[in-house]
Amino acid sequence: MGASKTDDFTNKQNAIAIMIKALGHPARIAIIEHLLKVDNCICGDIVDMLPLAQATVSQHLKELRNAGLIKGNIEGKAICYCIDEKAIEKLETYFLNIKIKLSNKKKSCC
Amino acid sequence: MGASKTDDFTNKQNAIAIMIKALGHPARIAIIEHLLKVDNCICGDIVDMLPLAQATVSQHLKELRNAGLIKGNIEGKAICYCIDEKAIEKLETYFLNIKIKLSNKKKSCC
DNA sequence: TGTTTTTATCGTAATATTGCAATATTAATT
DNA sequence: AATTAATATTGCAATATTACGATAAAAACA
Repeated sequence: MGASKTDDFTNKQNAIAIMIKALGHPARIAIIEHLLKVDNCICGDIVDMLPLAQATVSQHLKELRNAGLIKGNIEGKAICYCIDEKAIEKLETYFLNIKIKLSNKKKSCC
Repeated sequence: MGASKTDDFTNKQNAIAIMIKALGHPARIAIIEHLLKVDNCICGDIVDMLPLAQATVSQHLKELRNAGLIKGNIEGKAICYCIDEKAIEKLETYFLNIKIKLSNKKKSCC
């Protein structure tokens, strides 16, 4: 095959995997970290910060947006992209819950 | 091209992206969630829980192990896989820091 | 030793991702 | 209306991922 068998997993599992997958690339990590540094952010700004062509950056931005990690507003002839706080919260909560469950476990076999 | 331009990003960015990417698949999310439920875990157990062939599950386990998310001990003729708490903590901390930085921001343009 | 059980690896096909140049689109500006 | 600036989309080549059957490897057991 080649494609993930998403139909056989729960909606929750697929949803969190999509969000996490969108962040699983150094360029997209760099984009998020850059968005975190600046207050107002436009794409041209990001293109200058990354060692990638404008088309490639635009694609990465699209993936982040599709996964709900960032949101963009049209501001004149530029676009203002921001991190979606709710998405980050979901991710943080997800890992926090794992952490809590792990610390509550009696036995640890490894 | 096709390959990520990892050389042009920081080591930290590449490192966190590798960990996150390893979790960006519903099967691997399901594996982590299953490991969370049970105390002692062997691979055969996981194979029975997932709608995937044994070879595929083994590959996913290998990726999780390579990314440092799980660790495995040989236990008799089975292998005991467990979640690596430190890895989860790193991820949780990473997203918590983003969350904190976001809440400290004055302006939010979107 | 031979058999069974459990897990890993190999080989291969299908699909997805990555990256970029070229081009298109959109909106402000002249 | 024409021009400029900022993003997006398209098309393509290179590489990576996903999945599985077949096979190998390692260890318990008969």
